[in-house]
Amino acid sequence: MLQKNIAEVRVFNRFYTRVTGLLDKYILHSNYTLPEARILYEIYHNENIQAGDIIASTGIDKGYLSRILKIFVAKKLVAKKRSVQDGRSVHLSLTTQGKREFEALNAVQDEEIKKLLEMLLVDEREKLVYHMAEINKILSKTIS
Amino acid sequence: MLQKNIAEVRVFNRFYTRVTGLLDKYILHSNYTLPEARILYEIYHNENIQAGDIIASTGIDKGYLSRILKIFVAKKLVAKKRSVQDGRSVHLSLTTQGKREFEALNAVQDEEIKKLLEMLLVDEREKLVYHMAEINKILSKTIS
DNA sequence: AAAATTGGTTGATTTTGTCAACTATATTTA
DNA sequence: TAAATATAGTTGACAAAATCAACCAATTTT
Repeated sequence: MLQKNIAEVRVFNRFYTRVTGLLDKYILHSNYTLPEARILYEIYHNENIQAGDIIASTGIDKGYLSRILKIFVAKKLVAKKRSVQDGRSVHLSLTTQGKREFEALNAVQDEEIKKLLEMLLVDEREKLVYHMAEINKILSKTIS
Repeated sequence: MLQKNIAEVRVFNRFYTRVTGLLDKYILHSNYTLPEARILYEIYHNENIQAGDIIASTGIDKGYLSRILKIFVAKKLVAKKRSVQDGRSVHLSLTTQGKREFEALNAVQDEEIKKLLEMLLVDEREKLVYHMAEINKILSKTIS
């Protein structure tokens, strides 16, 4: 039985990887790459976050992150503020323009999912999100 | 309502990306990349499949696929056989060594999912795969 | 048989990710 | 408190992964 469950999970993984892959394509249509979008997401949701925190939550290499942040600062999307308590670290925040950009990016992603959902009947959409929520519940204890 | 559904799907996507990310880590520990593993999978399960079929089922770029196949042929994991009916296309198959490699890789991946499932109660596992299968059913008409 | 299509390959380039060396602060410890 | 060690982030050099468009050769269409 366990063996069968494993196979079923793998079928789903393969399938869902394709779905998210298709959705990710559209982020790439925007001016941001996937890791860039993720970094904006982190800063948007955690005002004054530090680079180290982003590394911890995303697993992105620190050198790579440093470069992306440099680009964002140059584009005036992100502001760096040296910490007063610890002169080595910097606090990151989105500028007004950065927030605007992130929100626009976010809207694009919403739009893509909207297109997907619109291929479904209202009833199917409700079922879809129900099953998703159940999976979250079941698996949440495994990934912590 | 649609707006709420969109948000729910995005919550799931973020969540599940983390789950698969954890699982993928172990493939990367092996000698194969994610797309490579996927390609071996396709050939293993579809003896004499053509490149075009792999493109259709995985969405991998054809140039990229061509290169990976070239490496696999060089490593003697995959054999190419020009089609007699259509001289443009080639039929792909795994060599004995290729099959052995795939099976080993497969075992590692199964093992990882097994670890995950073993954190759950039997009842939860059944529910998990049920919800996954339902999502597959609902979404299958949107992709492809 | 010329034109268009199809299956696959190749070259050029971009994106993504890694590693190690380095600067500057900050903390520990002798 | 000076010297050693650790930490936060930067930079350079590079490798791997992925994409794009031009291309070749066999096949089909007209």
